Parts: sequence; C-alpha cells; structure tokens
Amino acid sequence: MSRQRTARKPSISSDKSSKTRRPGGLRKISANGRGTIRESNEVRLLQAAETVFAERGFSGATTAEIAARAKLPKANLHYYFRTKAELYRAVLANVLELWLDELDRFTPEREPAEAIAEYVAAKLKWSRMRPNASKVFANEILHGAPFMKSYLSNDLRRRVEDKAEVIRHWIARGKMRPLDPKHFVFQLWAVTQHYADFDVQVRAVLGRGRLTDRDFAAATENISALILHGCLTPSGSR
Amino acid sequence: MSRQRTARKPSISSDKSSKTRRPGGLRKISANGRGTIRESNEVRLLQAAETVFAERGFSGATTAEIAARAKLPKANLHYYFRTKAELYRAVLANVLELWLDELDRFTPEREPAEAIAEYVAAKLKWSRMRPNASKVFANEILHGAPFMKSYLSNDLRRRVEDKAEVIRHWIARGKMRPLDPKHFVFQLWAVTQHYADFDVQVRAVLGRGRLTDRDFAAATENISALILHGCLTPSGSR
DNA sequence: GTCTATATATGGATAGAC
DNA sequence: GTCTATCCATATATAGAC
Repeated sequence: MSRQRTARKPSISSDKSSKTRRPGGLRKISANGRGTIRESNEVRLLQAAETVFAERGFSGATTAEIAARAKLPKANLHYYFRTKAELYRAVLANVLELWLDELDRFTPEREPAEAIAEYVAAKLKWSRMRPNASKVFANEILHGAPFMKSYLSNDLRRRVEDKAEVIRHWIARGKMRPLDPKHFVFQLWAVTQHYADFDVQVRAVLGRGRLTDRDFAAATENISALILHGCLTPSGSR
Repeated sequence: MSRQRTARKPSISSDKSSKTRRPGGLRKISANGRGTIRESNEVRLLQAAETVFAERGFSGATTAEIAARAKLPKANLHYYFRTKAELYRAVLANVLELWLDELDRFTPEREPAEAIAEYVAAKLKWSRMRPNASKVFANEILHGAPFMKSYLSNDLRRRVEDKAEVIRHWIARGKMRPLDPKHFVFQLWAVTQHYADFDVQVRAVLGRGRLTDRDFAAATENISALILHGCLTPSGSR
C-alpha cells in the first residue's frame, strides 16, 4: 500500500514540484517483521484524507480535521506528508488505481453485451463501496483537474483511444449500433458515477436516509437495461 | 434580476438564518429611471461569483477574487452581500431557476420520444451555455448539499414524483419499456450534466482545447439515440 | 518517531473617512 | 454609496523538547 512512485502506477506527480521523500533510510524494522508503525499511520492518514477531501474538497479540508479523524496529532500528519497537497496527491493516486482497470473488460473477442453489463456492475459496485474515492475524483475534475490534467491528457486519453477501437470493431461486426465510441464511454462514466457523486440528491429524491442494497440493485438493472437496449443492435443483444 | 425571496422561487434560504436585506429604503432612483448602480453591481457580483465558485468551490473561493473579477473593491462586495454564504446562496438560487423548468415537457399527452429528446437537447444547451451554473450545483451536491438539502427533499422530490407518474403513464400505454421512472430521471441528469461538470476530462480525452459546437451536436445526438433506443418500446419509437 | 507550542500567512468581515 | 486600512479567526507548516 506504499504511495511511492514505482513508475508502473499512473503518475500524477508531474504537475507540481515532486519533492523527495522522508529523510529516508532508517525505516523501523520491528520485531513483527514489518515497518508497521509508519505503514499503518500512512494508511490511516490516507483513509481519513479520502473521507475529508470527499466531504469538503481540497480547500475545504483542513489538515487538523484529517489528523483528528486519523487519531494522530496534526504535526504527525506533516511528518508523513510534508504538505496538504502531497497528501492529496497520494489520495488521488490511490483512487486512480480503482478506476483504471475496469475498462479492460473491453476486448475485441468478447461479446459487447457481456463486457458492458459487467463494466456497469463493476463501476456501480465501486460507487457503493468507495463513494468517497469517486467524490474526490469528481471534485478534482470539476475544478479543472489542477493536479491531474496531464494524467487525463496522456494515460487516460490513450486508454480510451484503445477502447474506442474495440467498440468500433464491435460496430463493424454489426454487434453495436453505429454510435460514437468516445461519447459512449462518457455516458457509461456519467451514469455509473452519478450514484456516488450525487448520492445526496438521489437519496433525497428516493426519500432514503441511505441507499440500500436494493437501491443499488435497481440502479444496476435499470442502467444495464437502458444502456444495452440503447447501444446493441437487435441481433447483437441475441 | 433581483435575488429577493418572492416566495414563488425555489427557496434555499431555510437552512441558515436568513438575514434581512440591506438597510433598505433609500434606493437610488437615478435620472435614467432605474436603481441601476445597485442592480448592475449586484449582477456583476453574481456573475463573478458564479465563475469563481464554479472554479474553486465554496471554500476555495475568496471574496477578494470575486470582487476583483467584478472589478469592485472587496468591501463593496460585503456591502451588497453581507457574507460570503449569502452571496453563494444567491448564486445557487439563480442556478436552480435554470434547472427546474425543463422537466415540464414531461406531460401525459405528449409522445415520450419527443419530450425526452427535447429535454436532452435543452439540458445540453444549458451545459454549453452556462457550464459554471452546472458546476456550482454539482459542487454543492457533491459535498452533501449543506445549503440545499431541504430544497432537494421537498421541491425537487415532489417534482420528480410528479414526473415519475407521467413516465408510469407512458409505460402503461406501452410507449416505454417497464423501467424505474426515478432511476430513469437520474440517468437523464447524469448524461446531460456530465459535459458541463466533467468538461476537462471530456476535452482531454477528445484532445480539444475547448468543446466546439460540433462536439455538443455529437453529444446530443449520441445521448438521444442511446436514451431513446434504451427506453422506448419498438412501437413507441414509431 | 511523537507531539506541544508557535511562527506566518491568508481570508472574511468591518470601522470609519470620504 | 464607495473604499482604505485593519481587526481577528483560522489554517498550514515547523521548531524543538521529549
């Protein structure tokens, strides 16, 4: 769960000065065989930060609140993450790992109906399980992606480019209607993330204190049906 | 363009103490027949505020930046709007006026295909013309709707309830597939607002400096086609 | 590696002259 | 009704004792 740049992770570090790590070197190797204090503290800070950044945004979040939620003194937070921005970057990097891989179901050999239904279900599962991750991401984009712009224009853009090619293949094979592949991906993103990012509105309209399993099941079914009927050719849907 | 509560506007004032207006009374009635100084200053502040709140969120926005963008000294802003929160509330109220009415196209007598296509086109037009309005709203919801929660649970909820009834009618008449009406509305909202709220991501993926008329035309067509094929019965789509 | 105390900056809001 | 100067609260970040 290290937040080190290992060069295989999507890097969002390029936008600002990427400072070097902790003084480094003397990593505590405790009797139980792990540098556990640092690790567990970092994880707790990252989890607390995800919640607070989701609820308050970058500017609204305070290091004091994050530290309190992680049950650590504020100065300790600054020991592990020199600046608020560095902590935020680490949270964002964690979030991206979640988002990235689900699109990999889109391969030319697969049936679009299956791949798309699975994707919708998977994204909605994340919206339920990690709503704060989704919100941090949404907030970042909403405000112009100051920390993530280069990631969007590089990693993400290429990835969508690839998947658009797969969708074009499906269309050419007569399995999908002749739609614009990239706009189709936007629409998948939009409907699946809505339930995490706009949950307050969804709950208010449905009159729920919190969204239940049944609500998410209903959302998944409705979205799948709408999207599949919307994008498949009659023969493609079998 | 007054921001007064006239009781017919959707009220968002109930969450916090709604302070009385300016000292009041002596409204300048200038030679040209309008209280123009106040009015034009208020409008400029509201427009500046919409932009800044959209870009930075409530906490990230500073009254200094808003005032600068409106080309007024900061103290002047506080003369017209006592607090940052009051100014924010006024911006939100403006935004809600835009959002509310478009759903009125949903009436039992109309053909769903037409009503829905018009709605999608109208919402996307707003996403293009007033992206900042959309972003302010999105940001408010994203962070738990601290200023708007009661509006969501009352006005908005009732409104969606009404429209859900219309959709059920369409379904009963065999014009639409048997979907969940409220989830369907969520999906309409999600896809149409995506292009305003997530424009940075959309632009990055499409490789555009800014979204063009053609991009919005493509979005409109793609969304309409997906949604209509997705929700109409074969006979319903004629 | 932890934590108290504090330096420093920023931003919301207002006093009071014009 | 306008605007300069300023008050004061809050927040990031660090120094330095433990």
